Amino acid sequence: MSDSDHGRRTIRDVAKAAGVSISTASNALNGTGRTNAETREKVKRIADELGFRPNALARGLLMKRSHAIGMLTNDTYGRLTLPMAAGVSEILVDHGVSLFLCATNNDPRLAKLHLDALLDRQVDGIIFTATRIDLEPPPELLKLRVPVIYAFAQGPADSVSFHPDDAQGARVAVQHLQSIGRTRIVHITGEENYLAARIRAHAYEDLVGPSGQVMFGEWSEEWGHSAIDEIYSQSGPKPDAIFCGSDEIARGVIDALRDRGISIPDDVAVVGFDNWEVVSKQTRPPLTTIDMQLKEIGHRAGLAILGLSRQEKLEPGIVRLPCSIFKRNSA
Amino acid sequence: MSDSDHGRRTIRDVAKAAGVSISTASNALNGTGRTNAETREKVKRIADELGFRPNALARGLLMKRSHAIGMLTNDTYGRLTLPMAAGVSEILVDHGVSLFLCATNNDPRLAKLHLDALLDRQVDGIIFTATRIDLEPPPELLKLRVPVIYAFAQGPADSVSFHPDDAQGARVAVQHLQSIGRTRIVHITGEENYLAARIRAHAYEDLVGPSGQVMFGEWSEEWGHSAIDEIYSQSGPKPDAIFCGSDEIARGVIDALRDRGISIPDDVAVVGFDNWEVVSKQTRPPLTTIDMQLKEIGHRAGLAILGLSRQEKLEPGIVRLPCSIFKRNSA
DNA sequence: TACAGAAGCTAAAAGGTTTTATCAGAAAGT
DNA sequence: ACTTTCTGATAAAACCTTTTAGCTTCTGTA
Repeated sequence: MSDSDHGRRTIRDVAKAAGVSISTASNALNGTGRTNAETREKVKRIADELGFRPNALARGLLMKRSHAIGMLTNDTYGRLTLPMAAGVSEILVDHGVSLFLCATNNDPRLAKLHLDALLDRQVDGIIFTATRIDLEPPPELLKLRVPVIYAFAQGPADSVSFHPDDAQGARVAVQHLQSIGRTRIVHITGEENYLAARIRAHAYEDLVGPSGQVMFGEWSEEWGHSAIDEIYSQSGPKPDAIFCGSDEIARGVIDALRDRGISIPDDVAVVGFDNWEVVSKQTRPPLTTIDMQLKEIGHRAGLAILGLSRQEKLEPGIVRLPCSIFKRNSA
Repeated sequence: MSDSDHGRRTIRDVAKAAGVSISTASNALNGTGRTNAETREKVKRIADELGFRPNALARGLLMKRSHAIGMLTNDTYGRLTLPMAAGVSEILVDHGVSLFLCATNNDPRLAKLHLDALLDRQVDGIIFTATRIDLEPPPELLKLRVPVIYAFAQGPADSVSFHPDDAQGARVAVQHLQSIGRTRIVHITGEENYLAARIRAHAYEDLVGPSGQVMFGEWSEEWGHSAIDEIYSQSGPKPDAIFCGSDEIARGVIDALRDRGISIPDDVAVVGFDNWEVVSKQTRPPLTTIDMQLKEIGHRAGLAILGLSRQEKLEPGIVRLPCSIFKRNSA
């Protein structure tokens, strides 16, 4: 109806319609300053009727808090990133904070471009995620004036990181196998140069003692398959349980065992790692596996960056969040 | 050194350091207005030295273009969304546009919350994505003053959508099988109430004629398995090729065929749909499959929203982007 | 000499909000 | 009757940038 019919209504419109000044309108809506209860209600009602919503750009410009954070990831495929991003976003949306997603594709030029764009947008913080916990972040991240949190990635000494508790996850897996009476447990896992693989292997060794056997290889189904071939081509006692470093490896293991007519879980129990449903639900039998609770990592990282952006102090270091076991039928 | 040592340098700082007014600094940096070449270079050099970068909030507030767009998705798991999001982000970052990611988790309350937040942030456009092309978007999307693009999702009649060309993808698959001499091709696919499944089935039927056989079921490996059981428990001629509606189904099919000692691709050739590498690389033999080019869909959607945000007119309708065949060893 | 036109620069407004300082008026205390 | 205190409301500054309109100064032409 009025001249400002297109576009959004501004606080001016509210103030004019309520017959008060802009400052009074602002105070009434935000509960700041001194306002008569009656006018406060009136302003609120009119703002509601007009469908007024404050312009986040103007607000951010003034308050020097944009209520937006950025997430930098090198994972294009999304297996790890999206659950975490969803967790972050889920937590933050209730606090009125939005999430910029930046896929760097492992390209330093792109990373720099994204980082600059985030800073130009005055983000309140940045979450850096990677596809492995021991990947170095881009050096530009180190000396920023905005807080940075590392999720599923390694930060510098004085930073805050959130990782899955790989050691605890491995222990849960092994202890479950022991609790169902298994004594000859073999660990088939991925590349030894992955920190996560080494941590899990150590935790496994601590529990099974010197009788244990760790087989490093690749993060692939094929490796699970050929690892079984290797075990059964040798003489000596055979395992009664296998703890795998990933669901994909577990799938290869299960297929290889079935090919040999070995019954799962009766003859050999199998536990995986990831709870990546497209794999773990589809093995025969369905896979008992360790869930890294990626969404929860996202939650915690989101809360942490929220705290930091409010100047709260956070204890630096690596926070390891517990994994949980998801029992299906393979163990 | 100066009083504004913390925080970012503003255009004020640049102007002062260069001994010119703010307007001249702005004009010099943006190449607008009339500026002496000499002063222009000087301002640029000083801006560079100072590490000046314009505040995107202030700029957006004034120009009424935030150079940010939002992406609304209901897919928490990320299989489809993240490749598309990466495609969008990849295209837009070079145009200085950033991407807000909003995971709605299929919760209307959350969708509304995210949508409001995006509008408050003055986004230049919104991309709506879903996990299936025939999912209705939230009704609030229909009457916005910002442009909306639908990617892998259904929009209203006058909107612009980008879908994979399911019919063409199915044709490529069937024609490949025919070109290697297969004549008895069966189509095993997912739920009939998925539009994509019906489109592909029709395209298949058009090519193979009345001798064809379409088996609808679930989008699972198990269904692929039991479909093969069904085929081989009946009498009559057996297929020499199978076109599957998803890689997961194809995996079940391959496993079931191998269990029966049927050689792939010699006796029966198999083609999948998705090129979801975690599955298609790992089958034995590796799977020949149809790739929906999700990243390309993201590219196109990104470019489209960029155009719309610049007031360019776009032909409404569904743009179907070609799928490609990725040949491995199963066909 | 006078004047048109252009070149180069700048003051000021605009964008939408929050916050500070101020002001008018009423109630309360002396 | 006069000051003090309090309440409720507001004008104006601030945030940082772009853009409009205007102001000098200079060059060239009549």
